[in-house]
Amino acid sequence: MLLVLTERSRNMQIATWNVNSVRTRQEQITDWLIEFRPDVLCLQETKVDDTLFPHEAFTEIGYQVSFHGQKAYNGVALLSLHPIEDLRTGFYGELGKDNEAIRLGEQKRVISGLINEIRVVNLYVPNGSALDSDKYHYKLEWLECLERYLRAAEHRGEPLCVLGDFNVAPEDRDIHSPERLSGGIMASNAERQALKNALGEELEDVFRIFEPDSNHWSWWDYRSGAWDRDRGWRIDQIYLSADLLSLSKSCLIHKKVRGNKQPSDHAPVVVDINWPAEEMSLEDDNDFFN
DNA sequence: ATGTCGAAATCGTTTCGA
Repeated sequence: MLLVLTERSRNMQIATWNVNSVRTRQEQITDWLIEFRPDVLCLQETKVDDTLFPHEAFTEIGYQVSFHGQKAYNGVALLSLHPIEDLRTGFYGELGKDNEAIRLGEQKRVISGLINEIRVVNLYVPNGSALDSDKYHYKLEWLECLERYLRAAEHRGEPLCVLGDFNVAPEDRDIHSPERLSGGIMASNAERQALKNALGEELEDVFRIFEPDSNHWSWWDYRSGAWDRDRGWRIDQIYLSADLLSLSKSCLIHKKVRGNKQPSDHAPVVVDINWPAEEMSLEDDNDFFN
């Protein structure tokens, strides 16, 4: 049988999903990939050491896989239909032998790759726990380091897509009860300002280009019946540089997935960019036999 | 604020982190 390579040209779809354990959610992830077939899916909270990452589940359905993880906590991964080039992990990936980059890179929260000439930066920002916690201080330090990391990444001039679980609701319209929650953890002025500083002048939250209203959430706490009461937060975001922003067609939250049996507490967020993406596939060359 | 999860060790219940 003779096979030929064919190219399917289409837009580029890039997604982010905090899956709260890649092993527990493996089947839900592959089901979702088969249904929507995004070009890129960025995972957070994979919660698995690199030696145990279930890469075959994804390579079997056509995705290339890069991961940066650890036992039990954190962990990020890139799944892509296209080659992942110039892989960079941790803050070290941009900042090199910088004391802060090394110290704040011990928790596995950062992975980036060049995919179809777009720099995709996948982040799992620390949660911070509570305003009076050491973890909150760590979160603010981490965001300051991210600021230097992103300026270094921007320096190369690649189209930039920075996405993930930011554990910050950027504005009051991104939380279900601002009168009660604004100013608290994930919604404090210091966190919001630190995130703004990290993003800089150019990167913009693409969801807000299409949707100005509140009541759109990406995360619902497992506790207190938050899902049943639709008490959510929009803490998963996709930020684009100006060149990609002007080509973006939609940004959607796949809320339905949060209603799965044994769901992650987060839903996927997907951006569709009018950027040529060619999926290489093998097909029978029927003409040859005619 | 915490009514639930997932992972790991203290192993079948508790602790931590979210």
